[in-house]
Amino acid sequence: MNIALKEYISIFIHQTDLNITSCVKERLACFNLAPEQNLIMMLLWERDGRTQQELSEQLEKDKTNITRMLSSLEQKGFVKKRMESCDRRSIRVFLTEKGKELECQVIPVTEEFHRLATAGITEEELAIVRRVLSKMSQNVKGQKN
Amino acid sequence: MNIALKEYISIFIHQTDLNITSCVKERLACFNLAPEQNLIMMLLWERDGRTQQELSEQLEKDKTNITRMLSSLEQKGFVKKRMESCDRRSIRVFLTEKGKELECQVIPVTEEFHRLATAGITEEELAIVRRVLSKMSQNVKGQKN
DNA sequence: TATATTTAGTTGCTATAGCAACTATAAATG
DNA sequence: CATTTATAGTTGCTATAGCAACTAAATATA
Repeated sequence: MNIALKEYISIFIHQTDLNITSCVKERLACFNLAPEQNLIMMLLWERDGRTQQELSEQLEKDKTNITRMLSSLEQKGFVKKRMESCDRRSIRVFLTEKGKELECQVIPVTEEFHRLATAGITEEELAIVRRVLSKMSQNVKGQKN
Repeated sequence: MNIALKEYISIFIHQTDLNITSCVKERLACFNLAPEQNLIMMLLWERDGRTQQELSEQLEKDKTNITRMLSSLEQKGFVKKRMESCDRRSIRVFLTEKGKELECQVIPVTEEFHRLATAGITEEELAIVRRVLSKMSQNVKGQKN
Protein backbone atom coordinates (compact mmCIF):
# COMPACT_ATOMS: atom_id res chain seq x y z
CA MET A 1 0.00 0.00 0.00
CA ASN A 2 1.00 3.57 -0.65
CA ILE A 3 3.37 4.76 2.08
CA ALA A 4 1.83 8.21 2.54
CA LEU A 5 -1.61 6.70 3.15
CA LYS A 6 -0.24 4.29 5.73
CA GLU A 7 0.95 7.28 7.75
CA TYR A 8 -2.67 7.86 8.67
CA ILE A 9 -3.26 5.54 11.58
CA SER A 10 -6.95 5.28 10.73
CA ILE A 11 -6.14 3.93 7.27
CA PHE A 12 -3.65 1.56 8.84
CA ILE A 13 -6.32 0.27 11.22
CA HIS A 14 -8.79 -0.11 8.37
CA GLN A 15 -6.33 -2.15 6.34
CA THR A 16 -5.51 -4.35 9.33
CA ASP A 17 -9.19 -5.00 9.86
CA LEU A 18 -9.59 -6.02 6.21
CA ASN A 19 -6.65 -8.41 6.45
CA ILE A 20 -8.01 -10.00 9.61
CA THR A 21 -11.57 -10.25 8.33
CA SER A 22 -10.37 -11.83 5.12
CA CYS A 23 -8.68 -14.62 7.08
CA VAL A 24 -11.70 -15.14 9.35
CA LYS A 25 -13.91 -15.36 6.28
CA GLU A 26 -11.78 -18.11 4.79
CA ARG A 27 -11.79 -20.13 7.98
CA LEU A 28 -15.54 -19.90 8.45
CA ALA A 29 -16.40 -20.53 4.79
CA CYS A 30 -16.51 -24.29 5.30
CA PHE A 31 -19.35 -23.81 7.82
CA ASN A 32 -21.29 -21.60 5.39
CA LEU A 33 -20.93 -18.79 7.94
CA ALA A 34 -19.82 -15.24 7.12
CA PRO A 35 -17.81 -13.39 9.80
CA GLU A 36 -20.56 -11.11 11.02
CA GLN A 37 -23.14 -13.86 10.83
CA ASN A 38 -20.88 -15.78 13.18
CA LEU A 39 -21.09 -12.97 15.74
CA ILE A 40 -24.86 -13.37 15.82
CA MET A 41 -24.41 -17.12 16.25
CA MET A 42 -21.99 -16.55 19.13
CA LEU A 43 -24.56 -14.45 20.94
CA LEU A 44 -27.24 -17.04 20.32
CA TRP A 45 -25.04 -19.92 21.49
CA GLU A 46 -24.57 -18.01 24.71
CA ARG A 47 -28.33 -17.54 25.01
CA ASP A 48 -30.93 -17.74 22.28
CA GLY A 49 -34.40 -16.27 22.24
CA ARG A 50 -33.00 -12.76 22.01
CA THR A 51 -34.92 -10.12 20.11
CA GLN A 52 -33.45 -8.44 17.03
CA GLN A 53 -33.30 -5.25 19.05
CA GLU A 54 -31.08 -6.96 21.63
CA LEU A 55 -28.82 -8.35 18.93
CA SER A 56 -28.57 -4.90 17.39
CA GLU A 57 -27.47 -3.41 20.72
CA GLN A 58 -25.04 -6.20 21.58
CA LEU A 59 -23.34 -5.92 18.21
CA GLU A 60 -23.62 -2.13 17.96
CA LYS A 61 -25.04 -2.50 14.51
CA ASP A 62 -27.93 -0.86 12.75
CA LYS A 63 -31.07 -2.94 13.01
CA THR A 64 -31.26 -3.20 9.23
CA ASN A 65 -28.05 -5.22 9.26
CA ILE A 66 -29.53 -7.57 11.83
CA THR A 67 -32.67 -8.08 9.76
CA ARG A 68 -30.61 -9.00 6.72
CA MET A 69 -28.07 -11.20 8.46
CA LEU A 70 -30.87 -13.09 10.22
CA SER A 71 -32.65 -13.51 6.92
CA SER A 72 -29.52 -15.16 5.56
CA LEU A 73 -29.02 -17.31 8.66
CA GLU A 74 -32.65 -18.37 8.46
CA GLN A 75 -32.32 -19.37 4.81
CA LYS A 76 -29.31 -21.47 5.75
CA GLY A 77 -31.40 -23.14 8.42
CA PHE A 78 -29.32 -22.03 11.43
CA VAL A 79 -31.95 -19.89 13.16
CA LYS A 80 -35.69 -19.41 13.23
CA LYS A 81 -37.79 -16.44 14.27
CA ARG A 82 -40.74 -16.68 16.60
CA MET A 83 -43.22 -14.05 17.72
CA GLU A 84 -43.73 -15.31 21.20
CA SER A 85 -43.34 -12.30 23.39
CA CYS A 86 -46.12 -10.28 24.96
CA ASP A 87 -44.97 -7.43 22.73
CA ARG A 88 -46.17 -8.30 19.26
CA ARG A 89 -43.71 -5.87 17.68
CA SER A 90 -40.64 -7.80 18.72
CA ILE A 91 -39.39 -11.06 17.30
CA ARG A 92 -37.34 -13.61 19.20
CA VAL A 93 -34.57 -15.50 17.46
CA PHE A 94 -33.90 -19.15 18.27
CA LEU A 95 -31.29 -21.64 17.14
CA THR A 96 -32.35 -24.63 15.07
CA GLU A 97 -30.81 -28.03 15.77
CA LYS A 98 -28.51 -27.40 12.84
CA GLY A 99 -27.53 -24.07 14.36
CA LYS A 100 -26.86 -25.60 17.76
CA GLU A 101 -24.67 -28.30 16.27
CA LEU A 102 -22.39 -25.68 14.73
CA GLU A 103 -21.20 -24.40 18.09
CA CYS A 104 -18.74 -27.16 18.97
CA GLN A 105 -17.33 -27.05 15.46
CA VAL A 106 -16.95 -23.30 15.11
CA ILE A 107 -15.70 -22.26 18.56
CA PRO A 108 -12.40 -24.18 18.25
CA VAL A 109 -11.82 -22.52 14.89
CA THR A 110 -12.36 -19.00 16.22
CA GLU A 111 -10.17 -19.68 19.26
CA GLU A 112 -7.44 -21.12 17.08
CA PHE A 113 -7.74 -18.04 14.88
CA HIS A 114 -7.39 -15.79 17.90
CA ARG A 115 -4.20 -17.60 18.92
CA LEU A 116 -2.84 -17.32 15.40
CA ALA A 117 -3.63 -13.61 15.11
CA THR A 118 -2.05 -12.71 18.44
CA ALA A 119 0.99 -14.96 18.14
CA GLY A 120 4.16 -13.21 19.26
CA ILE A 121 2.28 -10.34 20.85
CA THR A 122 2.48 -9.84 24.62
CA GLU A 123 -0.44 -9.18 26.93
CA GLU A 124 1.04 -5.77 27.69
CA GLU A 125 1.12 -4.86 24.02
CA LEU A 126 -2.46 -6.01 23.54
CA ALA A 127 -3.52 -3.97 26.54
CA ILE A 128 -1.92 -0.88 25.03
CA VAL A 129 -3.61 -1.51 21.71
CA ARG A 130 -6.96 -1.86 23.45
CA ARG A 131 -6.40 1.33 25.40
CA VAL A 132 -5.30 3.35 22.36
CA LEU A 133 -8.14 2.10 20.16
CA SER A 134 -10.64 2.85 22.93
CA LYS A 135 -9.23 6.35 23.19
CA MET A 136 -9.54 6.83 19.43
CA SER A 137 -13.14 5.64 19.47
CA GLN A 138 -13.90 8.10 22.25
CA ASN A 139 -12.15 10.88 20.38
CA VAL A 140 -14.22 10.42 17.25
CA LYS A 141 -17.47 9.38 18.87
CA GLY A 142 -17.67 12.58 20.83
CA GLN A 143 -18.22 14.19 17.44
CA LYS A 144 -21.47 12.48 16.70
CA ASN A 145 -24.66 13.81 18.33
CA MET B 1 -21.24 -4.02 22.82
CA ASN B 2 -21.29 -7.50 24.33
CA ILE B 3 -18.33 -7.89 26.69
CA ALA B 4 -17.39 -11.42 25.63
CA LEU B 5 -17.13 -10.37 21.99
CA LYS B 6 -14.90 -7.43 22.86
CA GLU B 7 -12.42 -9.88 24.35
CA TYR B 8 -11.53 -10.86 20.82
CA ILE B 9 -9.03 -8.24 19.73
CA SER B 10 -10.03 -8.68 16.10
CA ILE B 11 -13.63 -7.75 16.89
CA PHE B 12 -12.37 -4.82 18.92
CA ILE B 13 -10.29 -3.62 15.97
CA HIS B 14 -13.23 -4.04 13.62
CA GLN B 15 -15.48 -1.97 15.86
CA THR B 16 -12.84 0.75 16.18
CA ASP B 17 -12.53 0.89 12.42
CA LEU B 18 -16.30 1.30 12.08
CA ASN B 19 -16.34 4.12 14.62
CA ILE B 20 -13.49 5.92 12.88
CA THR B 21 -14.90 5.44 9.39
CA SER B 22 -18.28 6.71 10.51
CA CYS B 23 -16.71 9.98 11.67
CA VAL B 24 -14.64 10.36 8.49
CA LYS B 25 -17.77 9.77 6.44
CA GLU B 26 -19.61 12.58 8.22
CA ARG B 27 -16.76 15.02 7.76
CA LEU B 28 -16.37 14.29 4.05
CA ALA B 29 -20.09 14.24 3.31
CA CYS B 30 -20.16 17.99 2.62
CA PHE B 31 -17.70 17.44 -0.24
CA ASN B 32 -19.81 14.64 -1.70
CA LEU B 33 -16.87 12.30 -1.07
CA ALA B 34 -17.10 8.89 0.58
CA PRO B 35 -14.13 7.77 2.71
CA GLU B 36 -12.64 5.30 0.24
CA GLN B 37 -13.34 7.57 -2.70
CA ASN B 38 -11.24 10.13 -0.87
CA LEU B 39 -8.28 7.71 -0.80
CA ILE B 40 -8.39 7.55 -4.59
CA MET B 41 -8.53 11.34 -4.73
CA MET B 42 -5.51 11.58 -2.40
CA LEU B 43 -3.49 9.39 -4.73
CA LEU B 44 -4.58 11.43 -7.73
CA TRP B 45 -3.79 14.73 -6.03
CA GLU B 46 -0.30 13.41 -5.47
CA ARG B 47 -0.05 12.41 -9.13
CA ASP B 48 -2.85 11.82 -11.59
CA GLY B 49 -2.81 9.84 -14.81
CA ARG B 50 -2.44 6.58 -12.89
CA THR B 51 -4.00 3.43 -14.29
CA GLN B 52 -6.73 1.58 -12.44
CA GLN B 53 -4.26 -1.22 -11.93
CA GLU B 54 -1.89 1.15 -10.13
CA LEU B 55 -4.70 2.48 -7.95
CA SER B 56 -5.69 -1.08 -7.13
CA GLU B 57 -2.14 -1.90 -5.99
CA GLN B 58 -1.62 1.31 -4.05
CA LEU B 59 -4.86 0.84 -2.15
CA GLU B 60 -4.56 -2.95 -1.83
CA LYS B 61 -8.07 -3.30 -3.13
CA ASP B 62 -9.65 -5.60 -5.65
CA LYS B 63 -9.79 -4.00 -9.09
CA THR B 64 -13.59 -4.31 -9.09
CA ASN B 65 -13.75 -1.84 -6.21
CA ILE B 66 -11.61 0.60 -8.15
CA THR B 67 -13.83 0.32 -11.22
CA ARG B 68 -16.90 1.09 -9.15
CA MET B 69 -15.43 3.88 -7.06
CA LEU B 70 -14.07 5.55 -10.19
CA SER B 71 -17.45 5.23 -11.83
CA SER B 72 -18.95 7.11 -8.90
CA LEU B 73 -16.19 9.74 -8.89
CA GLU B 74 -16.67 10.19 -12.63
CA GLN B 75 -20.41 10.69 -12.24
CA LYS B 76 -19.70 13.33 -9.62
CA GLY B 77 -17.38 15.05 -12.09
CA PHE B 78 -14.19 14.70 -10.02
CA VAL B 79 -12.23 12.45 -12.39
CA LYS B 80 -12.21 11.43 -16.04
CA LYS B 81 -10.80 8.35 -17.71
CA ARG B 82 -8.63 8.47 -20.81
CA MET B 83 -7.21 5.67 -22.94
CA GLU B 84 -3.96 7.31 -23.81
CA SER B 85 -1.34 4.73 -23.14
CA CYS B 86 0.40 2.54 -25.67
CA ASP B 87 -1.37 -0.39 -23.99
CA ARG B 88 -4.96 -0.20 -25.09
CA ARG B 89 -6.07 -2.43 -22.22
CA SER B 90 -5.21 0.08 -19.53
CA ILE B 91 -7.06 3.27 -18.70
CA ARG B 92 -5.50 6.33 -17.14
CA VAL B 93 -7.42 8.37 -14.59
CA PHE B 94 -7.14 12.16 -14.50
CA LEU B 95 -8.54 14.82 -12.22
CA THR B 96 -11.06 17.28 -13.59
CA GLU B 97 -10.83 20.95 -12.62
CA LYS B 98 -13.57 20.26 -10.09
CA GLY B 99 -11.52 17.39 -8.72
CA LYS B 100 -8.38 19.48 -8.47
CA GLU B 101 -10.18 22.23 -6.61
CA LEU B 102 -11.24 19.80 -3.90
CA GLU B 103 -7.70 19.22 -2.72
CA CYS B 104 -7.16 22.41 -0.74
CA GLN B 105 -10.57 22.02 0.86
CA VAL B 106 -10.34 18.35 1.80
CA ILE B 107 -6.73 18.05 3.01
CA PRO B 108 -7.22 20.37 6.01
CA VAL B 109 -10.28 18.35 7.00
CA THR B 110 -8.45 15.02 6.91
CA GLU B 111 -5.49 16.45 8.81
CA GLU B 112 -7.77 17.95 11.43
CA PHE B 113 -9.50 14.60 11.69
CA HIS B 114 -6.16 12.88 12.21
CA ARG B 115 -5.33 15.29 15.04
CA LEU B 116 -8.73 14.71 16.62
CA ALA B 117 -8.48 10.92 16.39
CA THR B 118 -5.01 10.77 17.92
CA ALA B 119 -5.55 13.39 20.61
CA GLY B 120 -4.10 12.33 23.95
CA ILE B 121 -2.13 9.47 22.41
CA THR B 122 1.64 9.55 22.49
CA GLU B 123 3.97 8.80 19.58
CA GLU B 124 5.27 5.81 21.52
CA GLU B 125 1.78 4.39 21.90
CA LEU B 126 1.03 4.91 18.22
CA ALA B 127 4.28 3.18 17.31
CA ILE B 128 3.31 0.18 19.43
CA VAL B 129 -0.13 0.05 17.84
CA ARG B 130 1.45 0.13 14.38
CA ARG B 131 3.87 -2.60 15.30
CA VAL B 132 1.22 -4.85 16.85
CA LEU B 133 -1.24 -4.37 13.98
CA SER B 134 1.55 -5.08 11.48
CA LYS B 135 2.37 -8.25 13.35
CA MET B 136 -1.27 -9.31 13.33
CA SER B 137 -1.52 -8.69 9.58
CA GLN B 138 1.58 -10.80 9.03
CA ASN B 139 0.20 -13.52 11.28
CA VAL B 140 -3.02 -13.85 9.34
CA LYS B 141 -1.68 -13.10 5.88
CA GLY B 142 0.76 -15.97 6.05
CA GLN B 143 -2.35 -18.11 5.91
CA LYS B 144 -3.45 -17.04 2.48
CA ASN B 145 -1.74 -18.48 -0.60
C1' DT C 1 -60.83 7.45 25.07
C1' DA C 2 -58.58 9.73 20.98
C1' DT C 3 -54.34 11.41 19.44
C1' DA C 4 -49.41 11.75 19.50
C1' DT C 5 -45.17 9.66 20.26
C1' DT C 6 -42.13 5.92 20.66
C1' DT C 7 -40.49 1.39 19.52
C1' DA C 8 -39.52 -3.08 16.60
C1' DG C 9 -38.83 -4.52 12.39
C1' DT C 10 -38.70 -4.18 7.09
C1' DT C 11 -37.56 -2.24 2.50
C1' DG C 12 -34.93 0.77 -0.55
C1' DC C 13 -30.86 3.24 -1.23
C1' DT C 14 -25.68 4.04 -1.43
C1' DA C 15 -20.93 2.66 -0.26
C1' DT C 16 -17.64 -0.46 0.67
C1' DA C 17 -15.18 -5.43 -0.14
C1' DG C 18 -13.79 -9.31 -2.88
C1' DC C 19 -14.62 -13.68 -5.82
C1' DA C 20 -15.92 -15.72 -10.41
C1' DA C 21 -16.54 -15.21 -15.01
C1' DC C 22 -16.37 -12.44 -18.86
C1' DT C 23 -14.22 -9.28 -22.96
C1' DA C 24 -10.45 -7.23 -25.10
C1' DT C 25 -5.76 -6.73 -25.73
C1' DA C 26 -0.83 -7.85 -25.18
C1' DA C 27 2.90 -11.05 -24.59
C1' DA C 28 4.93 -15.59 -24.76
C1' DT C 29 5.67 -19.87 -26.95
C1' DG C 30 5.66 -23.57 -30.26
C1' DC D 1 2.57 -16.95 -37.79
C1' DA D 2 -0.81 -19.39 -34.75
C1' DT D 3 -1.96 -20.69 -30.32
C1' DT D 4 -1.62 -20.17 -25.55
C1' DT D 5 -1.14 -17.45 -21.61
C1' DA D 6 -1.18 -13.28 -19.03
C1' DT D 7 -3.03 -8.72 -18.10
C1' DA D 8 -6.58 -4.63 -17.66
C1' DG D 9 -10.93 -3.72 -16.92
C1' DT D 10 -16.16 -4.78 -16.46
C1' DT D 11 -20.33 -7.15 -14.79
C1' DG D 12 -22.78 -10.13 -11.60
C1' DC D 13 -22.94 -12.06 -7.19
C1' DT D 14 -22.80 -12.09 -1.95
C1' DA D 15 -21.71 -9.85 2.49
C1' DT D 16 -21.18 -6.19 5.22
C1' DA D 17 -22.64 -1.08 6.98
C1' DG D 18 -25.88 2.54 7.95
C1' DC D 19 -29.47 6.29 6.68
C1' DA D 20 -34.34 7.42 5.36
C1' DA D 21 -38.83 6.18 5.12
C1' DC D 22 -42.21 2.97 5.93
C1' DT D 23 -45.71 -0.41 8.72
C1' DA D 24 -47.45 -2.16 12.83
C1' DA D 25 -47.88 -2.15 17.55
C1' DA D 26 -47.28 -0.22 22.23
C1' DT D 27 -47.10 3.73 25.27
C1' DA D 28 -47.82 8.45 26.68
C1' DT D 29 -50.55 12.33 26.79
C1' DA D 30 -54.27 15.54 26.11
